[in-house]
Amino acid sequence: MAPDSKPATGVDSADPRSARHPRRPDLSRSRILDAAVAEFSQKGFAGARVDEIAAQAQIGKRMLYQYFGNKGQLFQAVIEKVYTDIWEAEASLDLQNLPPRDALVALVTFVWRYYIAHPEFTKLLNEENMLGARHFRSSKVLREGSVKSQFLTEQVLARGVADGTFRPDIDPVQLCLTKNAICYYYLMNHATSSHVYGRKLMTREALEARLAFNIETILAIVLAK
Amino acid sequence: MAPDSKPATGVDSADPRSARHPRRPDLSRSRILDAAVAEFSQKGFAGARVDEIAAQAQIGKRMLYQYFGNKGQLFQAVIEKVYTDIWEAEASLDLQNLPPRDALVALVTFVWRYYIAHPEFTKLLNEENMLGARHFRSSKVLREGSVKSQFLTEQVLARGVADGTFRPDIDPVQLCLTKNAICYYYLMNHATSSHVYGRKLMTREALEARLAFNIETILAIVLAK
DNA sequence: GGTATAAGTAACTGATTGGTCACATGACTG
DNA sequence: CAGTCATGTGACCAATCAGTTACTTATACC
Repeated sequence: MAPDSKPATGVDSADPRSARHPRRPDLSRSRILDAAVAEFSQKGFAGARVDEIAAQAQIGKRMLYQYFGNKGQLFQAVIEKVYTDIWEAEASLDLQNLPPRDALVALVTFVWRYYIAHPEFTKLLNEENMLGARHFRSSKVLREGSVKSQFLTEQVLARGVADGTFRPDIDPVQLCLTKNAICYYYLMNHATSSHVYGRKLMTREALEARLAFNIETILAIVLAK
Repeated sequence: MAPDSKPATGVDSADPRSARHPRRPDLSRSRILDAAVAEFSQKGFAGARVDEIAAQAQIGKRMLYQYFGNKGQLFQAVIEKVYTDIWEAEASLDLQNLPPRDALVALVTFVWRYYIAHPEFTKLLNEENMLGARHFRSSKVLREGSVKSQFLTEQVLARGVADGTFRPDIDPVQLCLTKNAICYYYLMNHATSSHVYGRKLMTREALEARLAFNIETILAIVLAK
């Protein structure tokens, strides 16, 4: 056991004071990034503190600036990470083997559960929009990755139209936006909403009820009469 | 004409240097509040600068603190203002004279147009949620006002159920949340979304198309088969 | 018209914060 | 095994910012 307060995180985590300098550049980099995701998502860009990120990553501020340049570029790296993460998860859904209706339900369910499991994504998406999508725009990775993200919904919708389960006149972009919206808004604004509607919104039952309602909503939109 | 750079804004706007101090307490207060709404909505709570608010209100920082106490209380006043504003506008809709279906369409249309006309509302709602609805909770005005806000949708829904146009099993809270969500998300996150979907989302045509889609969505949810 | 007081200003302060510097150390290379 | 450079540390700096103080001026009241 470590003699003092050091909680011994990670694999070997040599105490930086006694057995100095573990020397793990890429691990340090990813620790900084993880800490930055947490800090930025909790406090927003302006509210986030670089020192706090460095402390959370158990690293000197110096290295943070060495790896990421400045606060803004670090934020950009954070945005890139969370977007590529969700796109990767989305891509591994393997919807082709499901009938269109089930595939669409799976897509809604995925977004819902992902937003719940990764509240930092919605928070950061939100913050990035407050900043006018500045970092999104200037990121090559994101510009390229975004192309194939919408492709998923488009494919499912097209298959459903082809076999007659879905209406032929649905704009996939509108559908996708609505799918994200009904998940995002509920989770993002539950704090005020729970007061406005006088109801607990984040209990397990409430979350399941909302998922069911959202699935119903999406199906109501696309299902042929 | 004023001899120097002072642009002489407002009704009499005596130059503070020569014909000093117009002495308008309540007007000063409302000017501070307006400036605060703009500043907080554009930059968030942490990003907003008290000095900037004071400058924008053309007033010394001193008065700002005299009237509102501190930055946090000023933010609370801002939240109270924008919420009471939207509730007031909503209440003046006079939906009772419309058949349920039209009333619901009017409700969706109202939210859509209000969010477009008052982007500061969505931004501030968002910010308040990032802060855990702290100010909302501690505001008597808001706790009381929120009660009758949901009443509107409930009434319309109940009337529609009574006359058979609407399904009887719709949860008004879920419906209300969805109605707000599909308007809010589109307008709030258009910056990133326009890149993800490679489409202009804020043109006049795009906005009208979205409103039409949103109305369709809400009707698809509630309309009896 | 004179005086008390609210409305207003400008300069200041203590604390915070993004960013940098001088310097230490350990791993890899020849 | 010696030199070198990436990895890392803690102290430091200049700027910013929320909040305050000392002081000035217009209005209201008598």
